[in-house]
Amino acid sequence: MIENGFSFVEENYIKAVYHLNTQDGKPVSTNALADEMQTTAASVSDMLKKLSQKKVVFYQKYKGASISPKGKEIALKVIRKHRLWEVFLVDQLKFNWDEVHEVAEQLEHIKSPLLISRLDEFLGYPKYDPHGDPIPDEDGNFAQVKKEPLSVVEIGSSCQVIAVDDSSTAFLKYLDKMGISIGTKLRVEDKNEFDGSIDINLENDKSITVSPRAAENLLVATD
Amino acid sequence: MIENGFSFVEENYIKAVYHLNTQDGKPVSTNALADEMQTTAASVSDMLKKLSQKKVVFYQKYKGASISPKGKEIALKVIRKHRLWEVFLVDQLKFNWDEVHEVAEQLEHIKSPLLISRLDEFLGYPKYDPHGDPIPDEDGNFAQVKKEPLSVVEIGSSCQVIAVDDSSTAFLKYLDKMGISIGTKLRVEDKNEFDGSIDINLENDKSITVSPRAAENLLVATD
DNA sequence: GATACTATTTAGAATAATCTAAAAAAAATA
DNA sequence: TATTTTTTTTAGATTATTCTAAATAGTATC
Ligand SMILES: [Mn+2]
Ligand SMILES: [Mn+2]
Ligand SMILES: [Mn+2]
Ligand SMILES: [Mn+2]
Repeated sequence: MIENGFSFVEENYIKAVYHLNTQDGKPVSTNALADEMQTTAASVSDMLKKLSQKKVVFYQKYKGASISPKGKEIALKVIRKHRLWEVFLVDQLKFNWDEVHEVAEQLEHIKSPLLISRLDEFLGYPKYDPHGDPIPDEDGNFAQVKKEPLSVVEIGSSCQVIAVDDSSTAFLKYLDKMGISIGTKLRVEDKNEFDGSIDINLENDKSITVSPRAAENLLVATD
Repeated sequence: MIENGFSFVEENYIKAVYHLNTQDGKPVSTNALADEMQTTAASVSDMLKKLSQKKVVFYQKYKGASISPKGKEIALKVIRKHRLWEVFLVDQLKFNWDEVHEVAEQLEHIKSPLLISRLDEFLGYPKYDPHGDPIPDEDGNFAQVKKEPLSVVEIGSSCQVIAVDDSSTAFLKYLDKMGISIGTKLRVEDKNEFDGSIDINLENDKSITVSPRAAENLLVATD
């Protein structure tokens, strides 16, 4: 696969550097990347050298890597494809939102600009994927909604779930069981000093308690 | 990609051995395979050795290769995916039938049984792809319609186009221009001794002449 | 600042796939 | 059958990716 110049593996690395680097702005460490990519630090070193030569990342030995403009462009194209496919799987093929990630991880590497523009059109130009993440347009622009973890919302405040920070099957199934999904409105009733768990009140007026771990991965917009 | 045990490259070879071997029943020569795969005979030799070890082809040095039952199963799964995706691209995403092959060549390697069964359902369990080729079901069974090239149809006989033997953009665009597509009914009016071209009469009663090359690649069912 | 610990990089090797050139086998021809 | 031509296989390299183990750089601790 030399069509667009980047292999599946390279695309996955570029995406990972983009994600980690964009989170805090700091250069991504070799170990962080190795962890994200489920590989060894040695492999990451090799790959960063290559990606640096191809000018998609900035990289200095022992100082970590950050995404370059060219790399950002590639990353956003892959992310756009990933999220559009997720929408397709959930909206059209009736996948559950916890079943789409692995398949999208494969589909995101299909090379065909026509396919993606047609898919986008077919889906009605969606702005968000099933996990609440924004879908970049052809130019890489996407909605920047300010969202915060439920864990930092003050007691008494109302908010709406707009995304999840963890798309693992385990977490999404947990949310399904709790009756929480994208769009769910809720109010923070209390925070338990003991273990950090949070009591929330849902739209149906049912009160439930979510773990601190869950509260960190539930992203909400406060009213 | 070790999930199902076979790489993209291996899947492509298996498909090629299946196709060439199933056409005439004879073992496929190294050169024929090299030609089909657009690679060298040396590479084919290497790969046949490997595929033979993996028991997906039968192979003896200097005697060519044929598909094994296990190989046939894999080939038909890949072909099923290829053709289902082609239907999706044409029926849902409004691709022209000459634009789908390359993309399907990529999509056929996506590993997800759920994706394919859902896609099949979504498309309404199609039996044929946009080029008239039958789509195998989950068990590898598919409709076996007897079809013959237009070139062998007798003068005066009526028939219906049911498939094309060549899915190249060049040929399909030629057919578009001629107003011929899958399902077109026609009658053979005359064969020109001079160059082998054939005069046919279409449904709209328009008469056209097709080249011998075209007549060989147009597969029809006689009434 | 010397020592200890951690993070990162290099060295060297493995697997997958491919290629060129040379050797060997099979087929065709004389 | 002997010779020539074609096909196929092997030998030896090359690129991409990954890994283990060893070396080195950077950070933390006393
Ligand atoms: Mn991926
Ligand atoms: Mn997502
Ligand atoms: Mn393919
Ligand atoms: Mn087809």
